[in-house]
Amino acid sequence: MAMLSALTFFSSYTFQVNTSMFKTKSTKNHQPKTLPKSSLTDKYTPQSIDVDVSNARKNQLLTRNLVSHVNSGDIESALYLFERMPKSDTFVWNVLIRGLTDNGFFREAVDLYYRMCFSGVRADNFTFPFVIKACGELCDLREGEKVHAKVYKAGLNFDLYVCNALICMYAKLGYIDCAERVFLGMESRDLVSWNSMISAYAIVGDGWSSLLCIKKMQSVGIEHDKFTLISSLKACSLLCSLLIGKEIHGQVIKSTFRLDVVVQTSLIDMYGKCCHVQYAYNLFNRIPERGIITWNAMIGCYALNLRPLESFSCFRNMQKSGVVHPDKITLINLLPSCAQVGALLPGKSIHGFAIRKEFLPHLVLETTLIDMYGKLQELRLAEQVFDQMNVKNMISWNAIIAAYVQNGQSRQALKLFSNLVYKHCKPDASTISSILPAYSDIASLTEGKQIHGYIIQNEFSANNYISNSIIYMYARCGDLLSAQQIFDRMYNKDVISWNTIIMAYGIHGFGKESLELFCRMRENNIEPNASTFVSVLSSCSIAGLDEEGWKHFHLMKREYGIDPQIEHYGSMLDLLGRKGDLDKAKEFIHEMPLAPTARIWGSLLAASRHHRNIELAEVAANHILSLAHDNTGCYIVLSNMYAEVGRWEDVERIKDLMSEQGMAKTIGFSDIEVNYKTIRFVNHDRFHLETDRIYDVLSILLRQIGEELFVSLQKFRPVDLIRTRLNSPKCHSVRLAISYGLISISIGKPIVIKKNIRICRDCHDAAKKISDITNREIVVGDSKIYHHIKDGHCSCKDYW
DNA sequence: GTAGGGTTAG
Repeated sequence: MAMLSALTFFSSYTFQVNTSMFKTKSTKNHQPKTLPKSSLTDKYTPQSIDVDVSNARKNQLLTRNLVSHVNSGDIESALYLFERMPKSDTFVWNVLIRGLTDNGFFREAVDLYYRMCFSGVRADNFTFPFVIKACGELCDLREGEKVHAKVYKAGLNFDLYVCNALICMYAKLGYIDCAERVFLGMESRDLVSWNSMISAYAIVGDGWSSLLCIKKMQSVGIEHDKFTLISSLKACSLLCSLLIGKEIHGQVIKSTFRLDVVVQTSLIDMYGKCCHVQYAYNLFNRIPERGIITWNAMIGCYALNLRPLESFSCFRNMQKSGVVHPDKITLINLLPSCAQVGALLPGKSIHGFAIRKEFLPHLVLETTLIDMYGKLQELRLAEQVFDQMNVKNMISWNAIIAAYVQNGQSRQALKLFSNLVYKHCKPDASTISSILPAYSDIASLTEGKQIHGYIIQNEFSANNYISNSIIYMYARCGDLLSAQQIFDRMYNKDVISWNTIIMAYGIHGFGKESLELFCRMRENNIEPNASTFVSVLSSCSIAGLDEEGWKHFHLMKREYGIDPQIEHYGSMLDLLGRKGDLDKAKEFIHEMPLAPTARIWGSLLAASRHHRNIELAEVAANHILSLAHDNTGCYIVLSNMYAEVGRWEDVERIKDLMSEQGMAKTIGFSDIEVNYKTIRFVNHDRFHLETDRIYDVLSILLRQIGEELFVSLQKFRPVDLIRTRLNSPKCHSVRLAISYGLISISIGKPIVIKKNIRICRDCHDAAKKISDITNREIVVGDSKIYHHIKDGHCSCKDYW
C-alpha cells in the first residue's frame, strides 16, 4: 500500500522550475555548482550608492553592500558589485571567496583566489581556509596541494584556522596520512583541530582511530562538544558497536545537546547502522520538528535493515506531514527498497521523478539506479544509466560490473573488468569481490589463476571476503587442492570461509570430507549459520549420504535453533528423490512450511527423470513453468525424457513451445584445458586440428565399452532412426573431450572437463566405463556439481 | 569578515 502511494506520488509530480538557484540562503553541503556567465553581466542597479560622497565613503558603502549580499546568499548581485569595485583590499576578495564556497560554487571560489593572486593581492589567513575547503569539496588533490604549497610560502603553515581546514580537506580527499601530518605538525591545537581529526578518521572509515583520538583529546584536558559527539557516533556506526553507541547516547542524555536535532539524527543513524531499528524509530518518533535529513536517516535505516515496506511507509508519512520534500538523498535511500521487494515500477517512477526534478546527473543517485536495475534484472536500463553518466567513479564501475555478474553475463562483466584495469583506474577490493563470482561462473582454471595472481600482486589477499571467493572459484574450476591451500593459509577463517570449503568438497562429491570439515569447524568454536547447513546438507545430498543428511537436518533446528529454509528443504528432497520413493518426495513438498519454489520442483523433476516417471515429471515441469524465469533446462529434460521412450510427437510439441517463447536450446559444450589453453568441443564437433585422431580414439573406446559409433537401430522406423542418430550421445562433446584428454594429458593426471550444462546419463555411463578400461581418473564438472569418475565409479553414485 | 556538524551508491 505504502509503496503504491509512493508510486502515485512520483508519477503525479509535476515539474517546477527553481528560479532562485543563485539567490539561495547560505547553506552547507552543496553539490558543486557553476555560475552562468550571464550573472556577471546582468542588469543591476545598486540603489544605495550616493554619488556625492567621497571615494572612501563610497568604497565603504560598496563593501558593506557586498557583505550583505554575500550574507543573504545573493552571489549574483555580490559578483556584479565586486566587478565595479577597486580590488586592492584583501578583505573584499575574502568576502567573495567565502560567499562562493559557502554557496557551493567551489570551482569559482578557487578561480577567484587565482585571480586575486594574479592581481597582486596577498592571500591571508582568512583567504586560505575557504580556498582549501573549496579544493576539498571539488575532490581536487592537485589543486589542494598547490594551495597548501602557497600556505607555506605565505608563512601560514602554523595558522590554527588554516591547519584545521587542511585537516578537513585531506580527510575528504581520503589522504588521512596528510591530515595526520598537518595535525601533528601544529604548534597549538584547539577543540576544532581535535574535532577535525576525529571526524577525519571517521570520514576515511577508521572508527577505532576516531575513538582513540577522542580519548587522547580528553587526556590533554579538552572537553568535548556536540561535534565531537556526532563524530563519535559515526565511529560507532562504522564499527557497528552498539555498546559504545549506547554509552555515547548516555552522554548525550546528560549533556545540553540532548534535544539538538542534529545529534538526534546522528543517534538514529547510529542505531540504524547497528541494526537496532526499534531504538532508531523510538528516537525518531520523539523528535517534534523533523527536517528532511532526519526523515532521510529513518528511511535509510529501514532500507539498510532490509525493511523495504517500512521504508516506503516512512516516506509516505513524510509526504503526509507536508512540511518537507524529497531530495536526492531520499531517493538514494528509497531505491534499494525497490530492489529488495522486486518493485520495478516504483523504481522506474523514482527514476522519472529524479529526471523531472533535475536531480540528474548525480553520481550517487545514478550509481544507486544502476544497482537497483541490476538487482531487478533490468540490465539494459542499468547499462543505459551507466552510459549516460558524465562522471564515474570506482563505485559506479563496480555497480555495473556487479549488475552483469548478477544477471549471468559473466563474459561481459569480465570484458568490462579488463577494460577498467587496462584503461581506467585501479580496481578496489569491492571490484575484485564483484568480479570473482564471474570467474567462478566461467570456471576456467587458467583465467582463474590469472586473477588470483593479480590479487596477490595487488595485495588483496588479506581480505577475507576475497579469499573466500577465491576458494569457491578454485573449487568451481575443478582445482580442489588449490581451494584447500588458500583455506589453510587464511589467518582469520570466518564462518563464510568454513561454509565455502565445506561446499567446495560438497560440489566435488566428497561428502565425508565435508562432514569432517564441519566437525573441525565446531572444534574451532565457529558457530554455524543457516548457510553452513546449506553447505552440509547439499554435500550430503550430492554424495548420497542419506543418514548423515537427515541427522544434520534435525541437528540444525534442535541444536542451533536454525529454521530450515527452502535451500535446506531442497537438499533433503534431493536425498528423497535419490532413494526413488517419489510419493514420499511429493508428500515432503506438500508438508513443507514454505511455498515450493522452482528449485524444489526442479529437484522433483530430476528425481522423476532419474526414475523415468514421465507423469510426475510433467507435474513438476508445469510448476516450474509457472514460477521460473528461464525454463530452457526444464523443457530440455522433458524433451529428453520423451525422446528416450520414442514419444517424438511430444518432443516436437516441446520444440514448438520453446520456439513460441523465443527460447533456444542451450548449445552444450565441454572445455578441457591443455597447456594453459582451453579447448572447447560441441556435440559432433569436427573442427579440432586433430579431429581424425580424436574420432579414432573415440571409436576404439566405444567398441571397448560395447557401443558402436554407427549402429542401426532396428526397433525404430526410419524417420525415428534419423532422429535417434541426431540425438545420439555417441559424439557428445564430453566424449570428444575425454578422447582428446586421453591423447594429450600425461598418464597419471586426471582428465578434467568442464561442461556448461548437466551431463547426460549415457555419457555418464560411458565415462565410468572409459575410466575403468583406461585406468584414468576422469573429472567432469557440469553446471552444478563435479563428477569424480574412477575405476568405473562416480562420486555422485549415479544420481544428479 | 575566518575553521569543525547530522542523511548519500558497490
